[in-house]
Amino acid sequence: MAGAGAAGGAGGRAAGARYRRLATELREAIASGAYGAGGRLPSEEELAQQHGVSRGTVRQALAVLRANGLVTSRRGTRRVVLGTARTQSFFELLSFTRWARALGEVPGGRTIDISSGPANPLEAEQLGLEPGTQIHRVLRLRTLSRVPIMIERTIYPEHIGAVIAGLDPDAISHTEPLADQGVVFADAEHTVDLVYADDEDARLLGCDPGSPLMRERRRATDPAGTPLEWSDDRYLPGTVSFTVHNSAASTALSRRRG
Amino acid sequence: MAGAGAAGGAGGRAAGARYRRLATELREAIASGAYGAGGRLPSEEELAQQHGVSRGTVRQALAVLRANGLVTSRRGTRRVVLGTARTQSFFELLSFTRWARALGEVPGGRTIDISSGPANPLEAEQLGLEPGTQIHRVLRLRTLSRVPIMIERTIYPEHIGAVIAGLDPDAISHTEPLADQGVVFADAEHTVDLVYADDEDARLLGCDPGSPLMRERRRATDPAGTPLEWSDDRYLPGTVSFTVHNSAASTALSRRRG
DNA sequence: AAGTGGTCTAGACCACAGT
DNA sequence: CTGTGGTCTAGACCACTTA
Repeated sequence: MAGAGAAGGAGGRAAGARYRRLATELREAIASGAYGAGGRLPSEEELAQQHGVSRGTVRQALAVLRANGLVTSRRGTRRVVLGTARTQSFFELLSFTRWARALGEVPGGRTIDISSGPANPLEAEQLGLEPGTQIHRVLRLRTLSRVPIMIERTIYPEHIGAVIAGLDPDAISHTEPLADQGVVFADAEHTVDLVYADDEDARLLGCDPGSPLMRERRRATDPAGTPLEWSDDRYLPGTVSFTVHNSAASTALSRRRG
Repeated sequence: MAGAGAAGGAGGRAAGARYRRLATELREAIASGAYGAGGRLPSEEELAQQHGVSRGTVRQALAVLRANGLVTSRRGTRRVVLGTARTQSFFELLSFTRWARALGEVPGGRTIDISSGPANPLEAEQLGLEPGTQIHRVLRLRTLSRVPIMIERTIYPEHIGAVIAGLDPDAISHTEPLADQGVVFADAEHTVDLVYADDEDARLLGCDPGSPLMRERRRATDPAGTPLEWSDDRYLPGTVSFTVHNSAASTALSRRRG
């Protein structure tokens, strides 16, 4: 047992936790069709022996795949492969640039306006600060292969905004430099709804004022739960959709009025 | 240790797994402000002793709260309360009726059309069946406190549709009778985007043809991964929004083109 | 240096599916 | 009845945060 504990460190040295590497291996095996479409996975016991780990570690790995909707999980029968969908990393959801690259398209961005000043009550609440605290605001037009598809209004607390303000004005990605600076994004909450373009939206996106847009509001926090950014992104119709997988066991989705 | 195993059954007798009950207790404690807003939870060891369970069980319970975005989770420090948001059950996401009741509003529904016939290729794919297989189709207008807000087009495989077809035409809920019949919903995939009302949408919702609607397409499956229903729901603007919480550890959300 | 959560092991019994 | 996943326990060591 003691030796086992050591594996926690020894196994983790190479590339993160053992169960994460195992999850990646299994995901790749599934994607390669090793178990067939709709096929069955080996039992937990078999996987444990094959990979030289305990059943507990196998279960941790499988829990990841289940949360991603890749496999079923029920008592009595082996897990069944549901899909081979490539998993989108958490970071790809935060970074427009990373997302675009994963799509094989060329991300672009033009900074329309960048400023700093005291937070109004609404902004303060989004970032969990006291009204009047200094914040940074960025307004950018985002393009995919040169075509405008989204307008992004983001606010950052002082310490984050300082990094953003120091970037090349033509920098395509703002999120990546932050990560390089050691800023760790841990959680995010996304709310999707429908709004109508105001004059500024319309001018920048090249649509008519009052025309419908898909809005995604997002709040990202660090591991301590401290807000790192708050953003209001508006997409032209037909350019994007959002998909969520959920189950009785893990429900991260909710439907709200208005 | 053997006695411990017995707790798996003994503890579970009352109302499901021990860790689920513990998760519920903790959620209520948080909601009641027992730990304060932004306060810290007791350590895992303390919780284990207080509730007479092992640390592993405490961790399972906390994992549930974390997935719901209620608490943080990081090495070195105690968990911090992020919010007290009432958790929406998985079932509330599937059932318009349950959702409406939870909001304190009066759900209503008028069945516009119900029919059965062979699945076309598209429908067959949604339900994972062979084209030509018999399916059931239901078109319903949904209201909240008498006001129309959504138009719902759902298809069911034969064995499910048979139950639906046998219901009172004025039945408000279709999902609940299914649950009563022993149909178990285990997983769902929701895709949200923006579409324009066709003539039928417009006539039923009382909006203009071509006006924007928020669309949620949903596929629900049983524990074995077999599709139970596929639905295309279209909401009037301003009546609904969807919120997702995700983290680096569990990413069930994805953004897609078009 | 102490405290806390993250990871891993080993073993046990139970609930459920399938034969 | 047998196999498989679900739940729970007990114990260990590590990585990280905080004082």
